[in-house]
Amino acid sequence: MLKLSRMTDYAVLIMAQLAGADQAVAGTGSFANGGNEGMDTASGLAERTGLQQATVAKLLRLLAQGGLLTSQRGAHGGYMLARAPQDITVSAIVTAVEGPIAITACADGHSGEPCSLEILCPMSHGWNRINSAIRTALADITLAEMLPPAPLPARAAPVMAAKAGPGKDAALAAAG
Amino acid sequence: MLKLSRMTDYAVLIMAQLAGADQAVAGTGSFANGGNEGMDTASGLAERTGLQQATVAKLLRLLAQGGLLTSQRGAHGGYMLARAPQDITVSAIVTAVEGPIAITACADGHSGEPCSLEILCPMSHGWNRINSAIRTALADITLAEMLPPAPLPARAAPVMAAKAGPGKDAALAAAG
DNA sequence: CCTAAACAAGACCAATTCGGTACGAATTTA
DNA sequence: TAAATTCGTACCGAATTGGTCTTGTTTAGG
Ligand code: SF4
Ligand code: SF4
Repeated sequence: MLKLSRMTDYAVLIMAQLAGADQAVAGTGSFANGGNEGMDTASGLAERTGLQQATVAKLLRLLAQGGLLTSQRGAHGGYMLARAPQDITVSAIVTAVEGPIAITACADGHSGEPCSLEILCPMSHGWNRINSAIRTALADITLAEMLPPAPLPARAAPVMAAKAGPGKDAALAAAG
Repeated sequence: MLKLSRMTDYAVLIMAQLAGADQAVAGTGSFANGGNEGMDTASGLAERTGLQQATVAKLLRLLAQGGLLTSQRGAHGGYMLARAPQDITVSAIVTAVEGPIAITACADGHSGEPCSLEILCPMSHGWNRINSAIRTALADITLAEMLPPAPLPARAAPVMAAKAGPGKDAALAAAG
């Protein structure tokens, strides 16, 4: 369906949550950790998004590796945005989680075995056009634009049903 | 990687081949079947693209169901383009093979369980913007634009390595 | 009528990828 | 030292994908 993976969607959601909290703290200043402003822990983010802690942690690590977040280890550690929300493009988030954006094997910088004989394939040029158009679309929207004009409510309801395998539905339980 | 499935890529390649043959026949008129102009069989297409016959057949059926091709059953049957190449968008091909284009579960016309509580998710609007941008990009390029200005050579070399499971590399062998 | 050529439809299977979990190690603060 | 927290990686089950196969159905032609 030409859809991005669920993980990527989660990642953007987490980033949005992070950015929202960032805005919120400017007003309230109330945080779980001892005053480390704009710093969120994986557990806290997990609770606020309704996702599993481990999953959130994995994503956060990935995003930090991509340079989108700065991390602080140890007690009272956590993550915070590396740049202002309006300087973080959706493209950057997607790339951090799923790797370079390439609609076909031939488009983009040939990371991973390109389909052989692409030199003869008449379509590579067309695909490249499409590919860069998509990349532009993704790069044109920043995290700030993904947020609603008003900051998120401090206690957002859990989003995304977990569809947890064996009969468990943690997210719904948390919501109820 | 935000890539479209290999099948989709195959589909476009097949369509291009069909369109190329269409152009070619205007000049040469030489065809394997008994003069059924612009009509190609699955086997013929498979041979010219270097893909497996069964795979090509499946794709052709899919494309026909999507209304992009017309099919003629029985002896001397085959497929031909339903419309002129410049009236077939890449978007149409992608949609025919992978279903509606929806970058997230919430974007697009909610086919298949949308992620619960999307009403509360602050990002649906942003995703919709991106989604329609991508759809526009795909819809802006037609099959005709994917082809090179000159018609394909009648006997194109096989494209796309099959990566056939146990150590076989048919395409490379054919190329060498 | 009979056969061959071709599409139609779906079942089926192996391989990969995806979503999610678990555990141990490193690092920082108290 | 103890607690909190990230880091890294390995792992597993399930879903998806890529590809094959089998069994019709339709048409042309002898
Ligand atoms: S070279 Fe052609 S066939 Fe190969 S991935 Fe690119 S577009 Fe597809
Ligand atoms: S509603 Fe939000 S969390 Fe759910 S799919 Fe859409 S963007 Fe992702």
